[in-house]
Amino acid sequence: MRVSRFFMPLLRETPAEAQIVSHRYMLRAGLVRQASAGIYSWLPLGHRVLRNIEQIVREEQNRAGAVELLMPTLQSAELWRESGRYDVYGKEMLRIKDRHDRDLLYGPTNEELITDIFRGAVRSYKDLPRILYHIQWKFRDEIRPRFGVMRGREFLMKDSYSFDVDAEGARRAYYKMFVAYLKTFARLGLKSVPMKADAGPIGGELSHEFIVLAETGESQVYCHKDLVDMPVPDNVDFEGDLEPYIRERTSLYAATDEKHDSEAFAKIPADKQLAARGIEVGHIFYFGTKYSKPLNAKVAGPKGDEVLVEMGSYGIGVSRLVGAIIEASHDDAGIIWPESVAPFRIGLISLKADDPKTREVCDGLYQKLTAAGVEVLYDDTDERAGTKFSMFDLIGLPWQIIVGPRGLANGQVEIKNRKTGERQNLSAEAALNMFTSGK
RNA sequence: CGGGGCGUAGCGCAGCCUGGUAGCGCAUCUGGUUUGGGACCAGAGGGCCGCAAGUUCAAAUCUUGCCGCCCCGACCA
Repeated sequence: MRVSRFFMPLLRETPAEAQIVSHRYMLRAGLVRQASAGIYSWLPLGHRVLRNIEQIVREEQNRAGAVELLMPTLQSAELWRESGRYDVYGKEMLRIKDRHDRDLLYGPTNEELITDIFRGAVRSYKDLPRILYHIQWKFRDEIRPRFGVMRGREFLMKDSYSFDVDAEGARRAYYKMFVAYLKTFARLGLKSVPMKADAGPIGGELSHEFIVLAETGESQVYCHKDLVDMPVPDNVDFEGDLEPYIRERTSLYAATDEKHDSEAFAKIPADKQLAARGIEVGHIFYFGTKYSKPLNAKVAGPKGDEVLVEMGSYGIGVSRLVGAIIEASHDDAGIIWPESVAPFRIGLISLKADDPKTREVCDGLYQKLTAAGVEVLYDDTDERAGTKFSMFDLIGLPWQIIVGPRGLANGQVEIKNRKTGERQNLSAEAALNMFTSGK
């Protein structure tokens, strides 16, 4: 993509409403624009990041054996009356009436709907287990939206729902999602720590929050230090025994403020105690028959008896993750995207767009990199060098290829790593090679 | 929802107290000089001063109501 044709409105100054760093950078780098309180338009750069995150989440769900579908944003109130939550949910739920005066709602979550789909389609225990998920926009009419996309009212969420014939099966599903989450967040360049959590209004017994440590996090969290850098399970057989992975992590103390037990925390060796701020990026629940019972979701069991299905639900805040990643990865100059989610891998910076030699080398690099499937944002505008450097540091692409007459006089272009600040000079061919080989 | 604050050019702000018909910086456009870390000079365009009503000869400024947004708290992926 050429900057001259892209749509990337950058802000030199920080809008007054943005308080935390991720919100400031998201506005300045042209990732989002606020439409109204807690509701955002995703501009091209932000949209690319959102899609990249979504795709990683999807791949890890699929790998764990979950099956994707898509449910609507608007739901009928009837189902919610059936589960008893229509009156319980409170003002967070946006209620709407259609032209026939029927009650609708903009889904804050999808337990009812998925259970309805399930009960209408599944009759036998032989159809179990299943984990279904979708990635869809949700709306929760938060009393006070804040921190940009981190606590919006409208947000993109991946939510999975597991169906099993018994509690033992449900536990296996829970473990699958637990491990899938560890892998997902690691691929997003985040260090996540699962913490014992409150099941909240969704209800249930087994529940963990996945927390990303960040100074500006909303929640106060406490955990054993070893959890932070614990290696993520590799080559996982999701049909095998996952319990060791879970035990490894749940045997060490980790809890959010609400569940914090200061006595248990005090038993951790002093040098291993970690009290920090964190951002909740995922939440998993096992809630048994809480919804299958009122909605009468039953299957025929092996002995011909009817059994209520055991369920769990598993959420990841996809749009929140954009903010969380920035909170965890930035510096004074701007965002530092992990390669896995970066909107482009490389920023190709032409320092002198009207210099024939510079343009020739840039055009060549752009063409060859693009042809090789490398995503490049090519700044072919005639902005001043300093402006371009600042812009590219702000938008945080992992790599910059800097091309100007001065370097070309020695037959060289410069490569800068945004994260480390490391620079190297090499020929254009070598630079091309560096990004196209092994890809 | 309780408490606090703010709505003036695309962004950041001044002007409001003490009414006289709008200004600064950045951005944008034109011309020139510059050109490897957010250049300089000269000029130009851009505003129902959040909306409505009221007071007044006269309202960005005073009064009332409404709307929007932000911050702190209780609540949450």
